[in-house]
Amino acid sequence: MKLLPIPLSPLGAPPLSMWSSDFLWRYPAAPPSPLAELKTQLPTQLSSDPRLWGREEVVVFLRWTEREFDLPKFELDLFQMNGKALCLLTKNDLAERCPGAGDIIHNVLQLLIRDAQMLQRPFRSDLPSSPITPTNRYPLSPHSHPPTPNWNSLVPPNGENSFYASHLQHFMTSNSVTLSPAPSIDSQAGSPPGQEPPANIFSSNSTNDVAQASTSDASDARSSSASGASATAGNSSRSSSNHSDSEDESANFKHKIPKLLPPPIHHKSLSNSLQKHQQSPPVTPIFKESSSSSTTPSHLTHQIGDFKQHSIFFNGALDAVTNTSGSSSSASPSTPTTPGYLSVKREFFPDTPTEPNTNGRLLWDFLQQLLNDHQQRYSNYIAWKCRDTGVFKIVDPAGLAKLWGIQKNHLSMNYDKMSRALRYYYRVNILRKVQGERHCYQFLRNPTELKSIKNISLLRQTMTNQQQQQQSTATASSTTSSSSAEAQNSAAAAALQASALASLLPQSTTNFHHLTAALVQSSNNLKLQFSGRNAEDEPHDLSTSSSNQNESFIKNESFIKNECYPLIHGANGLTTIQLLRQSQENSSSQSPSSSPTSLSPPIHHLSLHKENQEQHQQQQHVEEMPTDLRKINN
DNA sequence: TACCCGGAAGCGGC
DNA sequence: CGCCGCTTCCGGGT
Repeated sequence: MKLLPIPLSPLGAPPLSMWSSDFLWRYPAAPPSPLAELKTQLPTQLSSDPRLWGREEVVVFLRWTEREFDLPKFELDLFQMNGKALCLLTKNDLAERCPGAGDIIHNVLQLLIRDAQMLQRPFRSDLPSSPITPTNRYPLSPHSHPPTPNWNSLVPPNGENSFYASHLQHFMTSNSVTLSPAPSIDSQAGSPPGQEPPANIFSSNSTNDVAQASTSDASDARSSSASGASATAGNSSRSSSNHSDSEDESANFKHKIPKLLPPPIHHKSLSNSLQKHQQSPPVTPIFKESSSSSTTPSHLTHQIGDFKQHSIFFNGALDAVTNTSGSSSSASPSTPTTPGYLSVKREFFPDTPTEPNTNGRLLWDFLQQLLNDHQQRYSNYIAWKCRDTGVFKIVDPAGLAKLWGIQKNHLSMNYDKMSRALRYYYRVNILRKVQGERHCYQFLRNPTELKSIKNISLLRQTMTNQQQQQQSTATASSTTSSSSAEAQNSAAAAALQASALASLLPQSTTNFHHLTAALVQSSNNLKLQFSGRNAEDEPHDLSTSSSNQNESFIKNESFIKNECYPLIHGANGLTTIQLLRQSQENSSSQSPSSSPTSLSPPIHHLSLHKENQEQHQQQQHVEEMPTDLRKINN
């Protein structure tokens, strides 16, 4: 079992508000089960398994949550149902019935459900097969929760209890760092960027479905079919506290961590995960800050705090992470007061419109989220050195790696491993290393571009096709020396890169730095290649773009005009502009529905792997874009 | 010693 | 089954 490497010693006496989330992040492995405390606070007449509640218990529960979480008064008329039905309500449903409190109710319920489930089956079976598929758990509408994050990544590496993981996923959803934008703007074709729907903006469909289900006995039966079997059995043995208390740290860790982490959302996985787990994935118990003030159970208190802070508004998802770093103990004074993610706009480049949300599931996105936290709560881990140029520094490599590890549920994550992942970004021009400066990297694409990475991929494809055509004609009239082939490849890559970036201009026109930086970089590499020098010795290292010299260098429009374009032009016979035009035409033709000014719908994924493999291919074909990109990057 | 690099193999999710 | 995005491990360089 893995132990949480994060130090457990407290930082002294942080403000209560801070305890709630930050502490947990830093000391996620806090001992006892939060559930235990949650349960102890439940009205005694309530069974710990909400699915067993009758109507009266439901009312008792709702009143209790009103008090405990200072929630607005519920309209109890809207909750004329038993516990099972209540459990079937989606977050959205609950939000509709009790605005402002739906999330909390939902999460508390999920916590209880999950716990009940856990108790009903052999706990911590290390066999992947043991878990009951969450799929059948609650027959909720398959369409509900569009924005539900995909927490698959939380599934323990060893395949442990997927059901558990699915529940965690849900929890994370609540506490997510969710930038609130609907999960997949990608998939929401046409949805305007910048739209940041509240956490509970689900389709009415789902709501209705669920509502219906929730009030129907049939659904009850169905819902119980999955969980019920084991549920009833486990019912009696519900000394949950024992259970969780006795768990090893690893288990505890898993219990808590997830809540604190930004919930990754993946458009694609959305529907799937929704269908699979979405049925109100249980969560973990939390409590009210006031409920416990002692330090010991503080983890509980904190969780509650988190819960209250995050669940409703889903703002500060990353609050949990706040101020702490495994290794850095200087808790920042910042407190997880208000969220902000709902209204937060990414600002690698301040003017960048909101983009599709990958929600921390991808490393670069995770980093962006930390970097762009409005309250700069993660500055102890990572911080911009020059936001305009995308240069950032990992202040606390170990701590950041831990956070990332938590996010991905790879608890043994360290900087070495994480940095390997970062290095994979080099070849696709997402990142580059700032030479000479430790722990400093530079984003080569802004969030918008990154979010549209698929478009880039698409562009690459179209470019590839073009190149193939061009080359086929070119080969007829020229003898391809290895150098010229290389030059062509490089040029193609450069042009591709430029086109990819430029294709995003409608969204990031103001990001001159980036476009130019990319162009400069490409051209530099080209120049180096032409001159037979190692690309790594590039003279104009943009990595130091934070310096005035380089900044002005990058800004030098004439340089771009005179150096970059001609290079690209000369190499493959097409100007960047032409390439851009072509690629845009191609992409628009491929996606007729897309408007001329908007990017074509994403189709492909950026491939890191393949590029790597393709590098070794003998055939020096322009098709080998990856190789080119790689050259350019390095 | 820590950082940095990139190859190679593998894994889980899709 | 293949792809993607890492994760893990490693040998080597600075």
